[in-house]
Amino acid sequence: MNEPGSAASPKHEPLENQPNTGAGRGAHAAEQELIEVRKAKAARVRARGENPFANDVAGTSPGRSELPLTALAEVREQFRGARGDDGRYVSERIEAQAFRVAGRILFLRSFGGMTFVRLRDRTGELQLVCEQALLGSAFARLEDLDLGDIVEAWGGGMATKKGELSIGVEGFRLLTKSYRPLPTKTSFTDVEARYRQRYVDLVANPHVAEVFRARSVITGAVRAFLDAQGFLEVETPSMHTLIGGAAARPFVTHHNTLDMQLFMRIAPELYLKRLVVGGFERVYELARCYRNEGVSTRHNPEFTMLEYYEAYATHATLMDKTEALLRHVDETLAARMPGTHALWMKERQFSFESFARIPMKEATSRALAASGLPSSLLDTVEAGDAPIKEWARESKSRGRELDWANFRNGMKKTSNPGERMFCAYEYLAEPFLARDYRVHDKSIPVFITDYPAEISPLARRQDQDASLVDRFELFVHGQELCNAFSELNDPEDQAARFRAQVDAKARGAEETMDFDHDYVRALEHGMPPCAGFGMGMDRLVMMLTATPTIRDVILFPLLRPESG
RNA sequence: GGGUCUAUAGCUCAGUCGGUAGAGCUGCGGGCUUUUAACCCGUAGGUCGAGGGUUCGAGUCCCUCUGGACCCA
Repeated sequence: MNEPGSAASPKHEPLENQPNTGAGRGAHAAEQELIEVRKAKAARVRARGENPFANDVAGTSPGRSELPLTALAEVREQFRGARGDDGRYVSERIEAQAFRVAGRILFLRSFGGMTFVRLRDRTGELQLVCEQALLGSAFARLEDLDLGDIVEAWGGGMATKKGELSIGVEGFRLLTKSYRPLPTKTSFTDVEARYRQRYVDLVANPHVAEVFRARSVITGAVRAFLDAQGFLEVETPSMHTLIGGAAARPFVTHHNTLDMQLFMRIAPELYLKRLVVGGFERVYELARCYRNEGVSTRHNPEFTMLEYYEAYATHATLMDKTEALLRHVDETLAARMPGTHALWMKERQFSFESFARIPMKEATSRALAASGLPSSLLDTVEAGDAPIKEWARESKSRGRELDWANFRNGMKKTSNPGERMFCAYEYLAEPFLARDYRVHDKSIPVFITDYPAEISPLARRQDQDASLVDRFELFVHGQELCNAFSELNDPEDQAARFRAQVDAKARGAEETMDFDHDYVRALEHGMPPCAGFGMGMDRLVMMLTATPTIRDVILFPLLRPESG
């Protein structure tokens, strides 16, 4: 092996003669070859007495560099004033200051006696300039580096002729050999591969990583908003013995030693309200929930929901608070990620400029009017599905296509006036919310209020009209984001609602709750009047980052197992 | 659950009427001291998702299956 410090610039053995173990077998022979080449380079590093998987970067070392490790963005920050009017860095303005940095190699460009290396760490990117004149014999060790390798380097700040801030490398070292090649600059777009190998996706597609940084900021902003108002964050069970808190089919699991069937939670609601009974009058949970339903652009079987409960509040209080929460979160995002946020703002089709508040019945009447149908027809909804065919004929040429077929099917499944009212709203009004409620060229969020009691088994009836409950859902650009209501705390009414759910299940309904005796017992101890709020965190992230599919805001969305 | 599209080199993609499997990038060898997807010369790399069928001959046409994407339920 080459003597360190020898004057010559030693060339290595050509790698094509390296043993090719494992290659030539299977469908991935070509890929295996790429890996073997990189393993051979690692072996060369080992032979030189270095560790291709070193972990002694922390602290300083007289042998390498006595400089502390500096984040790439921090280096950039140090030379903030070294830019000319055109934004390029000017050599003369860069003070002679040395840094030690570490990161992953994104680009390597070699020009014989000079090599440019693009490095990325958690904070940003920075270029390394390796000159043979400066590095001497160590320059040849660049041959051991590949795209994707993780290295450390030290040297002084400098600007290239093209005005790019760089580090003029005085020494460098491989820290971690990357055996597998990263996707090339032509990008990594195969959607399945991106989800299966998110670690590659995050490196190859920086905008993907931005969405997940945003997710962290958004979650933090939600916590900060609630914490500032005296809410207590708690963690309640995610394995339940009963199905409750939402209308959804659960995943079933089993405890071995207790020989007990358990359900993965579909909502934390009933536990959180037990805590309100217990005196935690402001309580919230960012709860991972599991629902055994289809996978789609908008649904992943596990997702994260914020639920909070506030004693002495009503659903009306929570509407104001929802507007404040969403604006707070978005402002935090704008402050923390200004550049990216500006791009997302342009892509968003909605605005938080104002919010609409419409009772469900009125929203349906309005939508009927917009469809050119008389709102009086709404009253005959209760007569069953007879008038629907008539409407269907009349709606054809109105440029506002209604899904009559499914509306009719939905209507047939209803068994009471409340369900019919909801069904009418769902097919006549909800699909047009983004179109009907707008300011300037953006849609505005719409609170739909006054839900029927029959479809809200945990919500408090209105004092004026017992057929309705004090509930709202918030729709942002037509997508449901929040669901909130004044909570039912009358234990007898609650018991009756549970019985109705159990009866519905006996009749064959799939998405119903079980009778939760302990929850009723809790209410019998007295739950202060309160209101509760739920919001899909995944959907919030989708909206704020203008991401159309839920799988692009979930790091590891559920996929079928990889075949072969 | 229904419909549409899709699967070719490590990555991104061509492949016409059914007639020898192609390019760029990556890799490897060489050149090059200011690149920004560097460039130039050379070279390697394929069970064309799996199985069946039609045909003298299938990446291409047909069927089944599998994975995935999108739209609808």
